[in-house]
Amino acid sequence: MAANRDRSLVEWLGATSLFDGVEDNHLWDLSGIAMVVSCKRRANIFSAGDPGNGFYLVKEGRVKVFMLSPDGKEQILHVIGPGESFGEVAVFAGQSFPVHAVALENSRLVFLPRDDFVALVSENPALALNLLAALSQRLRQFAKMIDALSLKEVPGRLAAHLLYLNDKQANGDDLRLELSKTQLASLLGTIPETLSRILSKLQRAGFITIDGADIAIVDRQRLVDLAEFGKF
Amino acid sequence: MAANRDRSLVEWLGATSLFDGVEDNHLWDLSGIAMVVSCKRRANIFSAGDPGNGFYLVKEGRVKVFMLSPDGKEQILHVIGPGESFGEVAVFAGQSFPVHAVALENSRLVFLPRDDFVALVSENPALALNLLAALSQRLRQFAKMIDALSLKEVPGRLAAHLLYLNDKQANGDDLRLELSKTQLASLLGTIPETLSRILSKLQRAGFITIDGADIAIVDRQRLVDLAEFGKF
DNA sequence: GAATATCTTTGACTTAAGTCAACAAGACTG
DNA sequence: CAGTCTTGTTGACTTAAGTCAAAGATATTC
Repeated sequence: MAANRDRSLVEWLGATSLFDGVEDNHLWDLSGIAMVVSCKRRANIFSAGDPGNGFYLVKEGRVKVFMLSPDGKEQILHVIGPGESFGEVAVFAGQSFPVHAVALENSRLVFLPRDDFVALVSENPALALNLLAALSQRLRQFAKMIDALSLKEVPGRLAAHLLYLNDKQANGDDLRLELSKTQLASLLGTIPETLSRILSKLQRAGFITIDGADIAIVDRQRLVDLAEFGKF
Repeated sequence: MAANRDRSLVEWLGATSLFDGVEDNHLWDLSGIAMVVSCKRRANIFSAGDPGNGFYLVKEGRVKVFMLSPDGKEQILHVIGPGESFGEVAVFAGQSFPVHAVALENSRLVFLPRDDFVALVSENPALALNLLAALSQRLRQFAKMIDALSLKEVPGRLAAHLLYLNDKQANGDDLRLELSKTQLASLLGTIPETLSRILSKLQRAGFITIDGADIAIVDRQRLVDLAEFGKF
């Protein structure tokens, strides 16, 4: 972990959505307080309750952010990929992380320490507005997740996820799961057995075909209805 | 609805947590763009999908913010009381409201139009930091809610809510429900029948005693365990 | 590449919580 | 104060999804 001040980091920061449009001199300041950290697959980045002295951007790899029940079951809140950030909440409220973060792959992260970062935000309203947009975006996602968990059944949540991946990957009617089925179950708020059964059920009912992590949408209309209405 | 610029509004704004610590001249600016709106119990304030041209503070009364499933079931995300704000998300991301808002009581709201407000935020980093804190706080709440919905059963969610009210109201072992039981069910992600049954069950099992909306905690330790572990 | 660990699927069973229906109790309204 | 409307409670029933267990299939790593 070492303070960093090179041109490539500045450029990379400027390309993230969090710092999109931030002026070059402020990007330079940011790179001055940033530290690049490496971590191995499965490495713990922080746990709920840990003091939050800063937040992270993912440079390479992927990180899962999740809650853990006392008996060890996890609910993934989201999966953070390159260019995205996590842990900001502890910077601006509460001082400690409310969630756990673990690397899903060998990753390189950029750490931004709280005090230095807050000082920069205080001098740069454009930066503040970007952050407000990012947190607002995340609130939207969380609201959708609460909606799905309480108002839709597992098949509906799965259908919505498949359509999301299909849209994101823009590859005709095909899509590929980006998480192991166990992790996907945790993201959808269920368990692997249930996910497995519902995937087969969707295949049997002619919504999709499954080949490992590769899925093809066969009947998009019915999948959309399922995602929307939430019931099988 | 009329633009407002009086001393009492300025003082009131300065007393909200959102604008706590904001300098007087900026509070004055805020009051200059604010409009005070009245609305009746059950009045719709906005619906999901409506263009979000600003956000609201509650001056008097209470507002529920909720999601609606296609078949009409609602999930309350939170209940906003005096001094609290809602609808900011649409100001900083997405341009439209992702949720519905309805007045639970006859209320007076302060509306802050987006463009004017963003202009003020751009000139006032302290204001921006307050907003970042508010949104971060809400993300924490939402994360807790996702955790509860996916990892805890209804008795656990109810126990946590009772302890929250008891703590907030600071009245010995007594507490009073602040929502109708139907609305509370919607906040806890369940239905009135289930809530009713579980309240009786908790009473029969000696956790609490119930008298309408007034509840007394009889066995705090077991209630805490239930809230924490999430299972009856 | 054998050995171990992890992930996935399927079956049989249990259970929390939703549905439907009826009724009782409050609470507004005219 | 009667009458309607909304809210709360209880019972009988259904069902989605979790648990437990076992076997098979992939990955990892030494």
